[in-house]
Amino acid sequence: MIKPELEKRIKKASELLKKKGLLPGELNFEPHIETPREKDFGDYSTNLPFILSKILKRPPNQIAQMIKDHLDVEDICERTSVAGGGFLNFYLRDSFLKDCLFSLFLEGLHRFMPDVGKGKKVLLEFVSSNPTGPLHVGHGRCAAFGDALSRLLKKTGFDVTKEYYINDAGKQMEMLGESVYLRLKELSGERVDFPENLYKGEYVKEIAKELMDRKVVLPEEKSESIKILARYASERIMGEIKEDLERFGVFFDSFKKESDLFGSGMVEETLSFLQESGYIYKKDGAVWFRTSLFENDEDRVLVKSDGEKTYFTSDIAYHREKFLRGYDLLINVWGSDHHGYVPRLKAALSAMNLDKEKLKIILIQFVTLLKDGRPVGMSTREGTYTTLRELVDEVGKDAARFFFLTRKSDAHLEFDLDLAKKKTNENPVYYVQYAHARIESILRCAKDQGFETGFLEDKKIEREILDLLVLDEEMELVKMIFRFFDTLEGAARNLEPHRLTYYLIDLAGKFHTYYNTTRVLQEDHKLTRARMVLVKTLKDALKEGLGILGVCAPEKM
RNA sequence: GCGCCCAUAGCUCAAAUGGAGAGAGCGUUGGACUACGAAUCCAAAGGUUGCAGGUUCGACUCCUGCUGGGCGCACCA
Repeated sequence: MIKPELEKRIKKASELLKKKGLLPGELNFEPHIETPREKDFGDYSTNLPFILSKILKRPPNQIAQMIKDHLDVEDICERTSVAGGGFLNFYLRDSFLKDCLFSLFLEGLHRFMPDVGKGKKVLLEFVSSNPTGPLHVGHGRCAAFGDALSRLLKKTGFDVTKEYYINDAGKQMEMLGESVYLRLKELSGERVDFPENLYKGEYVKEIAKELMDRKVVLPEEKSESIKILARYASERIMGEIKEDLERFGVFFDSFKKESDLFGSGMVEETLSFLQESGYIYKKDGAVWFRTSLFENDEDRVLVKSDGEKTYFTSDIAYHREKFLRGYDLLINVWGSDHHGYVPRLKAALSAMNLDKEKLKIILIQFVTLLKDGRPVGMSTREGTYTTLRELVDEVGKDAARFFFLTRKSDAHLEFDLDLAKKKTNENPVYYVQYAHARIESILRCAKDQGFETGFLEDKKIEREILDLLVLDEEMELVKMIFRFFDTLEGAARNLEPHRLTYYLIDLAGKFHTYYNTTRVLQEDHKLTRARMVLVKTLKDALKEGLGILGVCAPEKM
């Protein structure tokens, strides 16, 4: 609410300058406002003069001065300055900051959330792990990321649908069925050579055992058995996956099955659509798609010579179907090992005349688990923490989610299990949660010690009381609270939830410092009330921020 | 061989669509609890941002070429 206000004022100044003929009338720009690293450079600043300098071919500091002279910010800024060769810096008035704090306290955070999305409809697809095995830690990172992103976008004006795409068709299902089939044979005493390429995980044995215990009778025909077993196993595994996700705090609005795309004729329809467009040819008994026409990629097979369709084919159908559902933006969160697949899909969209710019693919890099300072094997071996379930059991949902969101997505993540488990100051999750719990504690104490706290609920308090906040630290805190909105805006715009993580650590830190130097509960009850408004608002920001990350804000720890 | 991603303090990482003297946490050293929770705070030390060029008023950020690491290059999904 501060940044937008400054933007408005700058625009007003530029309109004025246009009227006077000092700026070209057709000039259009977004004033880019940032918060300088150095306190001396003001609370906010803009590099607009540098940008205009190129267009107007005049020195930036001249332009800065010109804008400065036409700014009407008397009421909100103590002063403005031109510095660093052309930066325009804004120094906010304490009284304005207190006005803002007061509104925020009265009306709550939600009234001031930046509207980045403007109601845009977004389909956010993430995790989409194949129902052939349990979720592992890598999926956990995708889940934490996707879910946090969905919450972030919802808060900033997007209309978000979370979707999980279930690959329950194709060869892998057959392989899963066969894996169970062989384990069943094993259980009934037969000797089997279990092939390398099948699913060797323990969970397959468990499913087989379950079927054995229930004395399930299979048809004579092996291929029939495999079909039945595949369907049973994948549904069973999908159930487990959903359970794991729910325990991780991740809920989907929609589960889309690959098999339904075949069932509804979407795959066939898409195939003939491509055929009509003429981007398809036959070679060696297979049907090929001219990927190379659109992207720097090789041509790919859509229908194999045995008549089976490839994964690529149903995936094209899936994305076409997504476009037809009428979203403004599609976001796919994929493991980085799928990066080679991106041009292929984009090529398909181009071929179908769909706007590939509407599809954003976010690649999530791998996770390495560290235990005792050494990497833990990521294969499904015994005793290694590879599944998401094991991770959550080990370190808890909050720590896991927070840790996953401490890196930008395109960087590898080292997950230190021992650190995540520590309930000490070394662990950033607790650092932030502790700040929240501490404020709760202050407010509890206030009640216990007979301070008046009703105003926190009924908001019956006068603006004047905030004038008692005179410490520099207090004004710093207020500014920091308002950076919450700037952070959300930047995070949403760039699809980077990790920015919020760092902001929260920062905000918590500023509070802890304040806490150690300044008592909230004072003899002076008016001052106490003013400080309670400050810390209560700060607490709301912490809670809201943690909530977006999917982490609890505990009242006690 | 071709392509994508990464490289920042001893370690793990930030740096806000190219902005002002590159910041945190951990670890190290030294300090702060008879007042709201010490899961906290304060201070110090720690850097040629992998290397070499280029673009720019300005580069960790963009471009080119190297080096090192991860991943991908199926009629698998």
